[in-house]
Amino acid sequence: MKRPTMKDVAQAAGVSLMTVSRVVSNAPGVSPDTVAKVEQAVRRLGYQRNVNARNLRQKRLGTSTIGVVVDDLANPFYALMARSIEDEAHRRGCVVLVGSTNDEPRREREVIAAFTARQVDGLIVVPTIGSHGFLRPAMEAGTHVVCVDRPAEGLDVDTVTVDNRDGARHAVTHLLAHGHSRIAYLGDRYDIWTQRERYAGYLDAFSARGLSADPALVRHGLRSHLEARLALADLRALPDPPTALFTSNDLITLGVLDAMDDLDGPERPRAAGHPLPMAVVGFDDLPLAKLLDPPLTVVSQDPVAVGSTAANLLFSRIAGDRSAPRKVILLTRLVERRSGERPGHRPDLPATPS
Amino acid sequence: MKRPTMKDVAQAAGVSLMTVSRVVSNAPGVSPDTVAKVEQAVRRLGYQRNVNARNLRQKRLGTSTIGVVVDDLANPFYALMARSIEDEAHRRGCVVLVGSTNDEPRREREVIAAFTARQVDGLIVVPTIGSHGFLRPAMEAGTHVVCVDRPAEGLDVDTVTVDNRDGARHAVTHLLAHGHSRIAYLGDRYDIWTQRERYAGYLDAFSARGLSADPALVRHGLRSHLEARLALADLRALPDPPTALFTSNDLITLGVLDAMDDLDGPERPRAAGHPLPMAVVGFDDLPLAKLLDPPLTVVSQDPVAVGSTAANLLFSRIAGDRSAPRKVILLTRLVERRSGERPGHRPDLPATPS
DNA sequence: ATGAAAGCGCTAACAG
DNA sequence: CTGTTAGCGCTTTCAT
Repeated sequence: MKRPTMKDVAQAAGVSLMTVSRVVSNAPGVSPDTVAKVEQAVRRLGYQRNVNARNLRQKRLGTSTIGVVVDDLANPFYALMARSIEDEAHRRGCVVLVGSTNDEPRREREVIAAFTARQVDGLIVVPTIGSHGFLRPAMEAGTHVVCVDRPAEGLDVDTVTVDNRDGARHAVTHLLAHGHSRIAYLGDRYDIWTQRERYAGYLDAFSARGLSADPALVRHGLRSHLEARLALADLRALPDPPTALFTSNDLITLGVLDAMDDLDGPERPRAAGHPLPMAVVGFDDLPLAKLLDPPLTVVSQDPVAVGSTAANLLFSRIAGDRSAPRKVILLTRLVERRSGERPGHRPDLPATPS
Repeated sequence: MKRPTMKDVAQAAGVSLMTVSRVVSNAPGVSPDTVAKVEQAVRRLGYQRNVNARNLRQKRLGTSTIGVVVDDLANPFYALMARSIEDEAHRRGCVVLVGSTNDEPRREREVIAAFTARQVDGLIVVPTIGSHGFLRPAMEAGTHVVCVDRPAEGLDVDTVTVDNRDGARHAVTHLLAHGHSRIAYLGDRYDIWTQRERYAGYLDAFSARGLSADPALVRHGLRSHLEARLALADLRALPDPPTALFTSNDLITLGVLDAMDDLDGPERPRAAGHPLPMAVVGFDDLPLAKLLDPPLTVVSQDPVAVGSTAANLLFSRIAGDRSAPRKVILLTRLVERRSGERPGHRPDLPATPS
């Protein structure tokens, strides 16, 4: 009924506990004969070494456990990222603890505390807002941390992000090149770093042409599908409504697409060309984007690359790399399908220069 | 530089180690004065209790760690499920280890071994094929296990699945009701339980009408997007091609949709009504399904319900429930959009009886 | 090649 | 209320 220990195995094999330890650790200097005896006892009892007890004594190798802390594990972007981190960890014989923060600093702290209390060797974190000085003690105690998706305030550590600003700029430039000038910005909470960056990119695209965005077309703080829909309804009611939309994450893109579909009614004639009432370009790719009518143009990031880069960074730190913190910025890609175009309009500039 | 221990805190606070232990554990019977002294020392040193060491001694409460083992964490279904399990765990002060098996029995074993070696209190597992007798020793040692998505061969434990067979039957019945009779089945590996069930449901729908499926229209073993595309091309080349498709998971659905889109070319006239060359009903909902043309009809399962049900089952086992293993079967829902219909055809039977 | 003793960081079980 | 002793399951160090 109880879990067998090395002591039990030793007794069963008629050797000392220390010999069992050696066999289980593949340590040299045990007679083949004894090894066989012990291994048989191990199998007979179904013995498995207690890794936690081992780590308590032998801290040279760490716990072979890392923690991954994301906003929301269910978000496809983070799910893909977590999976690629998990693959890297598995290759190295590590296990991974995961936790979602929901973007709540308090929950982030709880999760991280629970992880460090279990002596993780390192942490890959999507930081929420606010100072991350609370990580200092853990880091001094030897826990390595790598930030992903956004930098942590007040913490100079390895960080892997994508060039959000550049990606947004490309998206909006694409819309401008296709003759749109009244382009709305629909974004999530402005206090989230990625959203600030994307908004800055939106503005950049206008200034690069000597234009400026109309503040009346800017909506920040859209937290849900529903809020995105509401924002769209609001924009359409304007005396001079936008002709194009830049949506700064997948949830918002989904919301406005849905809203357009509904507003027009299920029986709306779907003419060839461009059945949507407005052009749309969104941040983040979606599985069926290509099959929409018109196919959806998006800025896509590569979550697998983000994850594996972060994991590699973390594992080299764990392996002893003490060089200066690295800031890796990955590129996004504008996937031009058709939702950003205007039927019959000839773009005046290539959307993706060089 | 090194991690402070209780001993360090005791020294800093001028009390015994045991007193620190009491304060850190909120044990009663320590003078408010001493508590304050200790708490200050804790803060000053940035002390955090080593949970692994604690668990070594105090096994009454377990390790407050559970393991979640899925096919592929990046799969939206499992990501959602994992997230809902994580929420339940967090509520109870537990952390969760995750691992992907890739449907490989060997990797499943490695992952599970790594988890049990860390003394997890319980495991939520999406079992791969093959006998799971190897879990017996761990279970006897007190590790509780709950299976999700599919039952484990040779292991009588709590299991949470959805009624795959019923879901598939509904989907195909819907197609039959809309006048289709040449309905192809495109499925993943037949050795996966869910796929066998779904195929059985496909057959059921025919026999319920006194019909039988044409074996020439059945394709098993489609492992990827690409293979699904190939299978579709193959079916279309048949002398008497199908008029409708039942696709038995999201990856396959995506593949055939994509293939149809390409085959018809980007310039295909998108007439109102039903621009797809064949009707399609798929297992698993997709985020943009509603916005396709025609909107995609799917069988949807609720991953969040699956996850929270499994988590609740597991935590009651951990809390001491020793009743007989439960088999929970959740229902699917046929989300009727339009891709399963035939323009102008009047269904001869309600697709969802009662 | 094998074993005995000490101790990792903590808590249970007793003292005072 | 506080401290002492033992020991969780294992590895280190030092014998033999």
